[in-house]
Amino acid sequence: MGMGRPREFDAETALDQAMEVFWRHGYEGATIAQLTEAMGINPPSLYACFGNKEGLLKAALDRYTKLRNIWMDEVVAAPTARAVAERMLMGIADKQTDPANPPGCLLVQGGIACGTGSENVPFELAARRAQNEDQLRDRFVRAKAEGDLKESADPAALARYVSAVSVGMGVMASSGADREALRQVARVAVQAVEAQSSDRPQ
Amino acid sequence: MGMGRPREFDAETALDQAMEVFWRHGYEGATIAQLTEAMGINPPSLYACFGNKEGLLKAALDRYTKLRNIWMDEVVAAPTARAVAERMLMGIADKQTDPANPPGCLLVQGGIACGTGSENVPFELAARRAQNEDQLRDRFVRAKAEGDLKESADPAALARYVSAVSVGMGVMASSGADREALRQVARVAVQAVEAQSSDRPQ
DNA sequence: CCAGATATGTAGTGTTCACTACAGATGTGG
DNA sequence: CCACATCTGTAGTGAACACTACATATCTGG
Repeated sequence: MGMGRPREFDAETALDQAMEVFWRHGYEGATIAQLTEAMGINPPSLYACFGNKEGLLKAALDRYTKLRNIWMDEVVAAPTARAVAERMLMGIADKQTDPANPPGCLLVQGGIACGTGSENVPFELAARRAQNEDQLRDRFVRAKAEGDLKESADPAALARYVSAVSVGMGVMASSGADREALRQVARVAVQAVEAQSSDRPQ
Repeated sequence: MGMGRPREFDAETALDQAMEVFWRHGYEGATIAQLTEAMGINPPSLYACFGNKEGLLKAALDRYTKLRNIWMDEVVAAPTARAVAERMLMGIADKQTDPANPPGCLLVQGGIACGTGSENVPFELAARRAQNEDQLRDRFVRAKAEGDLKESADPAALARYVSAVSVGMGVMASSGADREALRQVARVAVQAVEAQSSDRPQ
């Protein structure tokens, strides 16, 4: 029994193109015709490889979060809670206005509200945003244990806060805010984390 | 020349129902069938009264922002920049988790990314969000003039920041965050405004 | 009571959507 | 070279979509 005809396209390259379409138009706004054209393949190839439209989205999200997690590891490696927040929010300001990508964040642009039949797309995105929040929370728990955050600080609340600001910046970016506007937001936002930081050095 | 048969439904009541459908499913996710059923009318009545689906959305947005502006006037009436931010963000935490409405904010849920043919829906929402940001900025300009905000404070940046946090909270609410989670975010967020506030009393 | 005007309900219209049947192409194992 | 398995391109499929034609109903002004 042979292995069959080999696939003529590279799945990861095709996913990058699909990611861009979902990013720009959202899950429901992206059509199979747009996706297949961007991916350089025909519908049967798409369905053979990814199952259906939602399967394609999940694969694109997997790829997106994989790259993003590498960056988040660098973010939480910053020495203090304040530095973590600053590195994250300033980095997001840059990433969300990177001309190489559509503006904003796929985990927001993908779909906040969806119609009947796509109800779990927003859940899927929210679950992936929650992963980043959890990672931030763990980092802030450590910061508190290290005396970097005040005794009165709530690491979970801080993580939720930074996550919320990130999302808000993503929406702003997608509606035309430029890099400097997002950086302004980031700089202000960091001050709330600073307010929860211990006064003693380091 | 007579006036013709009078309309049998109340336009504002119908708009409230349409608003809820757009709020829950987004512009593209909401179907004419869902809208007409919720409004208790048939398609020809909808088109005669609102033109088309986008006209209906704009009418719903007008009604939404009209109610919201009344509340925003109360918000900016707070005595200090810090109090304005607190009243706004804590109020948003409550409003966005009010069981009488769908979670989140119509100006976000309505549609952040849209497909071909609905490209200006996100712009329409962004323009209305910008109105609130402008109102906040004006208030913060005044706060700085009154010495309530530090000389180093940037009113426009602060307004953008509060607006971004509001949007982020809306997305969180729509993906299941409860009222207390949003209040936590609001309380942290206010501290950044506090950090820009003058130390002298009042 | 009639003419003009506008609203309503029924029942569609054409278009676009996600998805697929099928035939031919291209590989592997024997 | 052949049986088998998988991919590819063409050309659709039924369903759902936004929107509307049309006959009828209900009002005003004269």
